[in-house]
Amino acid sequence: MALFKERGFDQTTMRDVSQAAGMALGTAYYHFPSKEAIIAEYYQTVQYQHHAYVVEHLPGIKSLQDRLRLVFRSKIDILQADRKLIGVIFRYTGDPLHPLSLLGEGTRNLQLQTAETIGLALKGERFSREVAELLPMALWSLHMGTLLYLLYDTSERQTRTYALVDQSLALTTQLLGVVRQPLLSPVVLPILRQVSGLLDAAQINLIPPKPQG
Amino acid sequence: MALFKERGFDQTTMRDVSQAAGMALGTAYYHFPSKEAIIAEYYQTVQYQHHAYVVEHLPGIKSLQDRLRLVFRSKIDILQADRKLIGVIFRYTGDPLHPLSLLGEGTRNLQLQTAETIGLALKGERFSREVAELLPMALWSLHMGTLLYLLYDTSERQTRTYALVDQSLALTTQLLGVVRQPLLSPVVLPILRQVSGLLDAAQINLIPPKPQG
DNA sequence: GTCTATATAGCGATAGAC
DNA sequence: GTCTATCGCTATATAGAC
Repeated sequence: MALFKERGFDQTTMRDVSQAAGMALGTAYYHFPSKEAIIAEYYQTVQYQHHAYVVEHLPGIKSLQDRLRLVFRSKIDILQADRKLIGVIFRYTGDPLHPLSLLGEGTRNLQLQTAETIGLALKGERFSREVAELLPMALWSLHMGTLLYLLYDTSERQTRTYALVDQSLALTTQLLGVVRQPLLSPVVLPILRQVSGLLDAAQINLIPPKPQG
Repeated sequence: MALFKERGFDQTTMRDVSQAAGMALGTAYYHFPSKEAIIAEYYQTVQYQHHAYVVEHLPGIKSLQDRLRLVFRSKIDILQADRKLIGVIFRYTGDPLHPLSLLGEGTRNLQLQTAETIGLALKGERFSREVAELLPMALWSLHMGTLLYLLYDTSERQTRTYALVDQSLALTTQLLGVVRQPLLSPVVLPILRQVSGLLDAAQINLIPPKPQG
């Protein structure tokens, strides 16, 4: 991982890795069946790190916007140092069957874990059924978007990404405020219904579809 | 290209390509400096094809929603047969500096051309300044999203993707209808301002930033 | 300019002996 | 678990025919 973070994924060969680890090439492949398998472990490590941070620091924060900000900003904090590696986690998105595709079945568990971590910021909030159904997926998508932006962000210390996060969450809470206004429901409800219909038609859902038993 | 569409990009070697083209390996590399260069041409071909189709079939369609539908559906029509190749065009998105990254500088011209083709559906429509500024990028993003969905769509003849397109555009026109209601402007305007502020802060803009001269 | 033929380097991954 | 040897691949380079 140190080599990957330093030189980048493509510029580091398995021969480099095996040499740095003081073993032969074949031995390295014994421990990690492929170069990508090393990245797969990295996925999980980041998720665990993020979850632990959120669980520790979230309690006590009053406003929804601040809680969301903590969750989103801390994820950026973790990944910022490894910016060169974020690209790798996006590269398999073009191959649905690849086990490391961020949108594929192979990372389904990771998706759910990430959504759960983000969902911790919503604890105690009350939303209408429609919003409660849409929100986890919307926030997960926003989170993925910020990571993609981080990857392309060349500003110093990635200040633009943090600005994007803050502004996005301001917009999010603003929209949630509008949605909660009962006076507007004749306008808002049809829109929410349309969104639900859209997700239904496309069979998009982050919530696990088939609970066992 | 026929080989790529048939077996997939990774499963086809330059030796296969050169053999199928009846030439030596070196000759193939003479024409295309890399395997990816073949894909780069494919990018452009698809865009030209789409643009030509839209220009020919758009006139005469009255409603905005139907015009958008024509633009979005025809793009899916073109790419549907080459579904295995759509993955390739997304694979470089994880590498901002790669000339084939769909979000990178290297494909800037293609982005603008695509946005322009989509924008043909808006001709004659009147929007407020705020909406007019946001719409091209929003539609371009939606278009990219539908392509990503197409890539993951395993439904027969990709009917789910077409359903997604229709529902997304229904939602889009519904939202545009709401935005045009002058009565709602106290609610809508702050949201639009927030969105504009967001894009400003993140320095996201599809419109070319520095016009020459 | 266009093409063939061949050689080489470095890569990810695998097979099989120890 | 560890190693060496090897495979097939992309990519590059070169020398020369037409």
